[in-house]
Amino acid sequence: MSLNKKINSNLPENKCSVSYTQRLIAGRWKLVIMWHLSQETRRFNELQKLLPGVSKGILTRQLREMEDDGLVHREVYKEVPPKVEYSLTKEGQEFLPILTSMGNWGAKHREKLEQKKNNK
Amino acid sequence: MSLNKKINSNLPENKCSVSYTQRLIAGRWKLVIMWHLSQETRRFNELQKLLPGVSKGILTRQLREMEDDGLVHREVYKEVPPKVEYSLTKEGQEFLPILTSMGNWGAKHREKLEQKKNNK
DNA sequence: CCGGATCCAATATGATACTG
DNA sequence: CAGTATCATATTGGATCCGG
Repeated sequence: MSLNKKINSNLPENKCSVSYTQRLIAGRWKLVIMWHLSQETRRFNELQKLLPGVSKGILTRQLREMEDDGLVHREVYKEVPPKVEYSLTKEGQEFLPILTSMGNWGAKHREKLEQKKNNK
Repeated sequence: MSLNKKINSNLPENKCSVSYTQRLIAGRWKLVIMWHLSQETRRFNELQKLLPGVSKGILTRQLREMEDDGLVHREVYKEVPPKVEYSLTKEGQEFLPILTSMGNWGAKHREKLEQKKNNK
């Protein structure tokens, strides 16, 4: 099948690109952040409320890393009190189909996989 | 666009499934292992050679986790010396398109993203 | 050959207090 | 409001030694 041929044809390059992509999204909250930014721009406080259990420090750090990695744009409004809005860059947006695929795959296999697990 | 509608329509379920999927593939070597199993069954020693830098202990652990998670099948041949072959389960195989997408996304954006990084 | 068990180092995450 | 700084904790990866 042509999919397999395609996978096969550029195996080593793709392997590295896969690892690269994996590193970019490795953080505990990054994919969920991307998810919440997929529909609309969000302020820092909004994100914190949407992500129960994350602390300010770690949320800040993951957002900074995503910004440094070019996935997220950070817009600072010089007001008092401060207002900062986060959104996805073009690159970030182009990752969304993969996010959707991961969600679909997980939804499809979760039940079956957890059954296997419990039968051990 | 229908893609956005689809993303929007089942946001919370998908979010959880995304996190679930993320946990399954979170290990340092798991995606690369899947990659090397995508074309053919591999023996333990083969995998170790294909993954420079991984130690036996950690390779064993990641393979066990993937087996427990239903991604990888482990076939033990009762011979002396022992022979163990690893392959992808059906669920693992169905993840391959996502792996390919991640590779393609990384290959497409890597250069651009790293330029952004260096301009900081 | 294929691991299990153990211990240690590195990294990631979380809680808390403080600040422009 | 949106952070920074610091310390504590949890998770992960790696090295080493031992066993069927």
